[in-house]
Amino acid sequence: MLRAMSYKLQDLTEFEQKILCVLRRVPRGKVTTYGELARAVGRPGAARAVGNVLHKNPDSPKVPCHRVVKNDGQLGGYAGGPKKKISLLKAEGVKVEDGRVVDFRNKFYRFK
DNA sequence: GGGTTGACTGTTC
DNA sequence: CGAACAGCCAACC
Repeated sequence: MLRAMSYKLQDLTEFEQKILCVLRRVPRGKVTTYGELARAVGRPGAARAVGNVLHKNPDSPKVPCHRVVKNDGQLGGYAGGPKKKISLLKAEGVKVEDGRVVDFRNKFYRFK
């Protein structure tokens, strides 16, 4: 039963660790969704939990939380504020319009 | 230790 | 297209 409990060593659950790890692989200039992350870690439908994780997660340079948007292309949220998120995304070449990622399906990064 | 909340999503009406 | 519902996982009270 310790197999799934060893995560306590870093304050992060396996769920969170996987999410951060996967999110870390998202190339610059692309975005992914909460649902895709959830599915990538083996918990499809746990998009809400993913959002919760990112919300409490410190903005690490290795963990670009700003590249995570809604499945619909909407920005979603950001601990630093939506403006900051937009700024970062635009700086990477991702166009954002009216709180929504332009041509987001094209920028969408799907894990396989 | 149980109930509520939240950076969500897909289905159904 | 918009509103309602039900799942999901961790944090909070």
